[in-house]
Amino acid sequence: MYSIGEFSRINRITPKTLRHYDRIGLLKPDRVDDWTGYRYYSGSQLPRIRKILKLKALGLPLDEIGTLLNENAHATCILQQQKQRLQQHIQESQNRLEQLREYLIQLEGGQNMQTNVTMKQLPEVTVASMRTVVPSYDTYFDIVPKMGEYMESVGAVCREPEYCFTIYHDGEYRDSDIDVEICEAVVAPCRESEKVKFKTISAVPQAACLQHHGPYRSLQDTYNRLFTWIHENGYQPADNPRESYIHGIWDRDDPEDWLTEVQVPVILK
Amino acid sequence: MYSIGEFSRINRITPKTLRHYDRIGLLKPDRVDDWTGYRYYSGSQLPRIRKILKLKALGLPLDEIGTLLNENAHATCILQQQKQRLQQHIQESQNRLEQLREYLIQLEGGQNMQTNVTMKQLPEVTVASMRTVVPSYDTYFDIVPKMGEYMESVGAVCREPEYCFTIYHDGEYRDSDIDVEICEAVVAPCRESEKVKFKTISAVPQAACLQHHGPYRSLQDTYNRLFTWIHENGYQPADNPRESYIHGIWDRDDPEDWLTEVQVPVILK
DNA sequence: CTTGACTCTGCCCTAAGGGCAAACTCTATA
DNA sequence: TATAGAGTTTGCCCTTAGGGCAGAGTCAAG
Repeated sequence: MYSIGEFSRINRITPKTLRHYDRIGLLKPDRVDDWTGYRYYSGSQLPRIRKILKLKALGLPLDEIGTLLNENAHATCILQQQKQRLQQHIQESQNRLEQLREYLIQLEGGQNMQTNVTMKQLPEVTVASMRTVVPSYDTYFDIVPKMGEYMESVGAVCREPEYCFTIYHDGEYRDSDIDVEICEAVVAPCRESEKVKFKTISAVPQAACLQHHGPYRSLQDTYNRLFTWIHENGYQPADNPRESYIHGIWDRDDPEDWLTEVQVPVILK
Repeated sequence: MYSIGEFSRINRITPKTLRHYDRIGLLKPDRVDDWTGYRYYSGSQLPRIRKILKLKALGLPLDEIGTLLNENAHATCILQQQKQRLQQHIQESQNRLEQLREYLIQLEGGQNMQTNVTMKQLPEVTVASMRTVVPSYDTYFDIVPKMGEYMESVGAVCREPEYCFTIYHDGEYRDSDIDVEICEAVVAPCRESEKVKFKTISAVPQAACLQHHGPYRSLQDTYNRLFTWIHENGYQPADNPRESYIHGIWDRDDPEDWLTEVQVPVILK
């Protein structure tokens, strides 16, 4: 029988952590003195705490460690999931690092890329629209091409040049379960289905537009430059931005060749 | 002037986030209605919120974004720091991934590596000891070789075979600012300095020992196997574990060649 | 018996907001 | 002009994995 301090030294964890594991039911002391409340751990609990520490070192959250230890069946399943999470983390950090490098170069270079903002009138268009809820922006960009395929199967004829854009529908912006409407311009309305509706989007008299080259990862930068331009040139955003997908995974393999136009309806300040 | 909802839609962030930034002083609304408390944002605030979002996408914490925006001087400094953090994150995740792969292979293979635990008596030794506080385990392993150099300069003669181990001194285990004592066996006591003391460590009648091959990253596994063995063989840990560094960065370049022995004093249960 | 080391519970804190509730305000329509 | 519905406010509790501290109780050695 070890006191909490002994057990903590043997395993190189703090007593506070052991109390925490007791509270959440991850590792209950073998015996708790009824009168004093002192916790006593037994040697037979060493394998369990060791396994906990091992899994913790792999980055698993404590609740998953708990389920993994209690029902050993899903072990590999949970571990595979953790593998994917780790790979995602690495990917995300590498993306950020890449962005950061570009940003530092941009800061040093001093001269910001020229921003070729164009003012346009967005004409009234008839669009096939699919409204859907995507769990996050990552999957959102996976759905765009599917939308194209679906509409082709319905028989909608796309207008030239290809024109596809998105409207965001949540009253408030949200990070998850985003309600988006994907619109593709068509020549004429067509048979509607449950998923695809046809509607007419009214014209926008003035929109500041900026093209974004490359993968969507750095779309934020384009927004930044466009908003800065809008502000510096005496305009003011008047409505939700639209993203118009000109080239993407559906027609270009190399992400560097993708082309997107961000369009922000504006009015003079 | 935009209401919070408009401003949130334009910038694709939630109103809650804007309120949060107001509270922490990162982005105060241009005007707050005295009577209703409604927040109103102006177009001139777009560049700031855009920059905030950009930096947030790079993974910077909000307080650092604040200082970076307020005193532009340290910009590159903070960003370089963030770069290092990101690289650390990547490194850590890759380590975990590697550990996870090994763990999965071990699970599938079913047969766990044979654990060659040996029982030893740890003799009484005279050691040169340096007691120091290291901020974390990562830097701890950087200090071990320095200790060797220092002691050499003092003129302490190491015993053959080289024998260096560590004792952890905090009453309770802690994750940061760890009070460790690094001991190196010597032939005889020698001139003491402020940093290096000589003392005699009493013998341990029985210790279960397991050698660990390779980098320290997976030292946990060796502890796990050793404790499991101890439990399965009817022993019980009786004192703090020691780590004895047999081969390391000071004499082997390839981490795969490093050799460490974990020693746990035990008694029969 | 005292003293110092150890342990207990409880409370507040972390970062960046999310979720919900109750109350209030704004705007468009009937 | 009245009202409904949408928008906004504050406030409270919640998230991870414990850290820090205070006050009180307990254990073991001299």
